Amino acid sequence: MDTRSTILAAAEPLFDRHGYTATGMDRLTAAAGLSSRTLYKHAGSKAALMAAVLAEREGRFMQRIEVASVDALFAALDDWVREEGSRGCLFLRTQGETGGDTPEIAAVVTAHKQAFRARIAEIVAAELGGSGDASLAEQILVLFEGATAAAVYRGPAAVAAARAAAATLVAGARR
Amino acid sequence: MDTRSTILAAAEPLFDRHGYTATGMDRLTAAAGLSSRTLYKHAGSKAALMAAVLAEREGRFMQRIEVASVDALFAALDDWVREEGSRGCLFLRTQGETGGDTPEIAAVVTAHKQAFRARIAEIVAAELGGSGDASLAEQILVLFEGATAAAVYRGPAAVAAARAAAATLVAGARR
DNA sequence: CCCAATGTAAAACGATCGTTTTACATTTCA
DNA sequence: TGAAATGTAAAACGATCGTTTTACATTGGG
Repeated sequence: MDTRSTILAAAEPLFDRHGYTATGMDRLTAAAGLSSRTLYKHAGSKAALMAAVLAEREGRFMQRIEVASVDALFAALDDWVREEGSRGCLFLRTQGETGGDTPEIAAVVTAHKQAFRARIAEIVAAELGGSGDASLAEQILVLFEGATAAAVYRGPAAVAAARAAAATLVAGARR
Repeated sequence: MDTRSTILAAAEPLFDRHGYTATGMDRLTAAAGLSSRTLYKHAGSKAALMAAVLAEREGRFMQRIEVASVDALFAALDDWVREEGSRGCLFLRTQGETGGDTPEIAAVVTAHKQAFRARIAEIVAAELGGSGDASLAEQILVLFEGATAAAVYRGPAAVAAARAAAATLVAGARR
């Protein structure tokens, strides 16, 4: 594994579990097994490192939701939550921590949410056929975000509830 | 207004907009117009101050959702978002920032979410009559959390979508 | 065989962190 | 009126923040 991947793999769980601001560079360098100078050479800055972690996470996440149905979308979230735990959306948490004041972070968050929303619209369109239903897509988006957020304190039950609700809404939109 | 209220009123928007960790005590004292010693006398510590802010916020929030129908619940959220803006649930954001490692904060977050969930169960029970529908209540909870989270980047449209979805689910549960 | 270049470790940078202490007004009561 | 007490402002605390610099190995080419 190359240095950059080592850095990102070490940084992601730290940022995820302790937050962006509360995670110091010394903890990041220790986890990566590198000197701070090496880490800065590859990452540029703490904000850039966070942005890179988010970009890598987006790739992994978007791959997970390459599905063809709404039910499969929530099944994928169920898998994600069971494998990675549920501490809420890292993108939104980081955006909240920085107040949107860190351009590199704000940019990757905005890009991710845009791509995420487009992906859901595609899935809904595939499910319903035709041009798709914009308001149903927004409802599915809200259910997905809600499952992610509520899973923090409700666990997988929140995902199950969202999945059932989505099924009802899709069935309603079909007829 | 007494000193404690002054402190909380000054601290809440700072924590809300810049996050818990990124908001320094000097900014808090400056906003409250007090010396750090006075602030510490009344608040105890930064974590205790954050916990007090959350406790006060819970009172305000829970008062807002003293409603008798699911639709009124989302109408209340719509008001909240338009008046206070949408930066996501402060309780979950703070819990995320601290990783659950700050007992005073974790306690107030847990208590709030428990009360919040109970309140939704009551509303659903009032709407449906009888003992209530546990799985519908969980779905409404997820929609509420989802609207709160998605409103960060979708604005009031997320609340509207959640409201419409909730209406569909409630109507389905009625028959 | 030496020199330039590359990569790392670790010390050091000023700044700021949350918190405590010191110093000084003002007030309260005997 | 004088002494104890209260409340505040501001300096100072050690610790840690993100980042840069210094010092030192190791390596590749002329």
